[in-house]
Amino acid sequence: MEKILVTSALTYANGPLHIGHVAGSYLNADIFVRYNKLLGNDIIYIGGTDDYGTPISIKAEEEGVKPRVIAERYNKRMKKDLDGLNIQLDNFSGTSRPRHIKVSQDFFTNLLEAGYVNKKTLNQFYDEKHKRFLADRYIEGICPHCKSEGARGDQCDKCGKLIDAMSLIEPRSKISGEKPIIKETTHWYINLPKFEKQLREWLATKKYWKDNVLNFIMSWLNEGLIERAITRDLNWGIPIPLENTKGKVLYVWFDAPIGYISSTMEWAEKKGQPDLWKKYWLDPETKLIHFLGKDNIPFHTIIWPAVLSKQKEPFILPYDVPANEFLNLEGQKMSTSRNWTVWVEDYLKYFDGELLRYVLAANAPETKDSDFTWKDFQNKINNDLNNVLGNLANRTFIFIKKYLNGKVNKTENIDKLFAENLFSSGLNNNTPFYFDNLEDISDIINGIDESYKKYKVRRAVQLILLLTRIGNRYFDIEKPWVTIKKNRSEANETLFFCSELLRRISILFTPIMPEAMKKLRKMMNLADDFEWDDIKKVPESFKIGEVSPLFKKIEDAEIEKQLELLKEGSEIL
RNA sequence: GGCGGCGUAGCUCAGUCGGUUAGAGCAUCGGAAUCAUAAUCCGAGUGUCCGGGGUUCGAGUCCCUGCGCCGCUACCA
Repeated sequence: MEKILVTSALTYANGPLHIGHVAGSYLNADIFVRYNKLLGNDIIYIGGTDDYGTPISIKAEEEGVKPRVIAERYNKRMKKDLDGLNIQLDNFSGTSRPRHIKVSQDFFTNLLEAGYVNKKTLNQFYDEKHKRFLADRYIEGICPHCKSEGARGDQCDKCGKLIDAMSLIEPRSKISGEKPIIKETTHWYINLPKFEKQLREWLATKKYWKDNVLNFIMSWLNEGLIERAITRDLNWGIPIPLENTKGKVLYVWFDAPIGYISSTMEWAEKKGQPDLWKKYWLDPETKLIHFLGKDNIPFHTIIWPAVLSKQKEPFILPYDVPANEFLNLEGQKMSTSRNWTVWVEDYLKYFDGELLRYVLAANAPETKDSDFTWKDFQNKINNDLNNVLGNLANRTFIFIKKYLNGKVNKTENIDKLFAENLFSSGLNNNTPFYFDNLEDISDIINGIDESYKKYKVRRAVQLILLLTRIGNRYFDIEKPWVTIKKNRSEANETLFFCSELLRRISILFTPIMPEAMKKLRKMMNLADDFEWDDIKKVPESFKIGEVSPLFKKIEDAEIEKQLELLKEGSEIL
C-alpha cells in the first residue's frame, strides 16, 4: 500500500470556481485520488482558497466590507461548486484561518534564522488616497517607448515592451486615478541563488516529471535565479513576525503552499487526531503530489521546495508536480475580467456535474492548451455517453428483462471471450500507439490502469470508449434477438458477456464519473463498495433491477442557450 | 527584446527511439441490422503534417531559417 498526499493548487478567493480551475487542477486530482482509493492506497486530498492579496483587498473596499468577508464568501461558494462536481477533497481550508497564520509565520522565521532571507530597501509607487503601495500592474501611464496611453507598470500592451514602472510618463494609480508618490519601503527577499546547487541536484532525480514541467523549470534555472521578495506592503495578509514591521505581510505565494500543510492540520484536528498530519508530511515514504496549472510551476518546483527544506521539521518535498496547461473557451483565452468563462455555479443550473467531468477529462489540457466548446460538449455527451455507453447498457438490460426473465448466468467461455481479439477488425495498422499491441480486453484494461497511474486521463477515456464499442459490436455480431428464438443459452452467453463488460466498465469509469457509474451498478444490483481488483472477479449471475436511461441527449436549443449566456456574460460575480 | 511551447483531415486532437501505404473520435457519403433512448454495426473518401532549406538509405518526428499563434519574462495571483 502506498501513502500519497494529493493537493490541488489553492484557488484565489476573488471569485467563484470556473471550468478553468476544474480542468487545471481539481478534476485531474480528484480522478487520481478516486483511482488510488479504489486501489486501496492510503491517500488524502487537500486544498483550499488563497485568501490574501491586493485584488481581494480592493474588491472589499469597493463593496465596503472587510476582505475576510470576500474570502469567506468565495471559499464557501467554491466548496459548494466542488461538491456539485463530485470533487471530494478531504479538507478544503482557507489561508485566512488562524492556524495557517501561525504556521506561515513559523516558516518565515525558520527560513530567516537559517540565513536564507535578506532585507532590502527600495523605492515604490504609493497611492496616498488609498494609503497603499502599488504593484506595477496597478499603475498606468504613458509608455516611455511608444508614447501611447494606457501602458501598465509592467508592460505596454500597445508595443509589447516591458517597462520599468519608474520610467512611466505621467503615472497614475489605477485604483484612485491619482498621481502616486514615490516612497521608500523595506522588503524581505528569499535568497534563491543560494539554493541553486541544491535545487539542481534535487531536480536531477525528477526525470519522470512531465516534459512541460521540466522545460519550464529549466528555463528559470538557466536564466539564473535571483533574490525574490516574499513580503508586501498591504493591510490584508499575514503579518510578518518581526518587531516594528507594521503593514508588512507575507507575499501570498510564499504562504499559499504552506496552506497545504495547515489544511492537513485542520483535517487532522477535525478527525480528533491532531498529530495525524505528521504521518504524511514528515514521513519520507509519502508521495506528495501537487496538481496545478502551468502558471504555478515555478512556485511549486523552485521556491516551495527551497522553503520546505529549511524548516526545523523534516518536511517531505514534492514527489511529482503534474501540471496541466490551460483550457481555452470557444477558441479564446479564458478571462475573468472579460467575463469569458463558464462558472461552475452557472453550469450546474443547467447540467449534471458528471457530464462536465466527462468532457473535461476527455479533452483535458494535459500536454498542451485545449479548447472547450459547447458544441463539442453536446457532441461528446450525445455520442460517447448517450449513444455508445448509454445505449449499450440500455439494450443489454432491456433485452435481459424482456427475453431472459431479468437474469443472465455465468458461462463457461467467459474468460476466453475476454481474452479474444474482439476489436481489431475495426482498427488498422496505423491506429494510435496506445491501441497498438492490444491483444485482448485485458490488455485494454491494463492500459486504462496505467493511464490513470500516469495522469493520462484522456487516454483512459479513449480506452474505456473502445471497450463500449466492443460491446456494441459484439451485440450486433451475435444477434441475440435471432438466437433467442432457437437457442436460449446462446443468447444468455451474449448478454452475460455484455453485462460483465458493463460491470467492468462501471469500475473503470468510476474515477471519472462516480455518480453515473453508481447508477449503472444499481441497475445491475451491484454493491456500492468495491475495489479495483474486483474487475477480475466474475459473478455467477446478473439480476437486472429497474432500468432507466443512464444519460439523456442534449438538445441543440440547450446549447444555443449556453452560447447566448456566454455572450451576455454571467452576472454571478 | 530574451526564454519556452505550439502549427497534423472540415472540427477537436493522438502520433513512443527517425522506419512500411500518416491515425482516432466527431462531421460527410454508402450499406447492413431492427434487441435498444433513431440508439447500433460495417464500409468509403478526405491531408502541401505552416512555408523554405539541411542531415539521413529513410523526416510529421532531428538541425537551420521564415511566417503565424500562445505562455513566461521574477511586483498578477
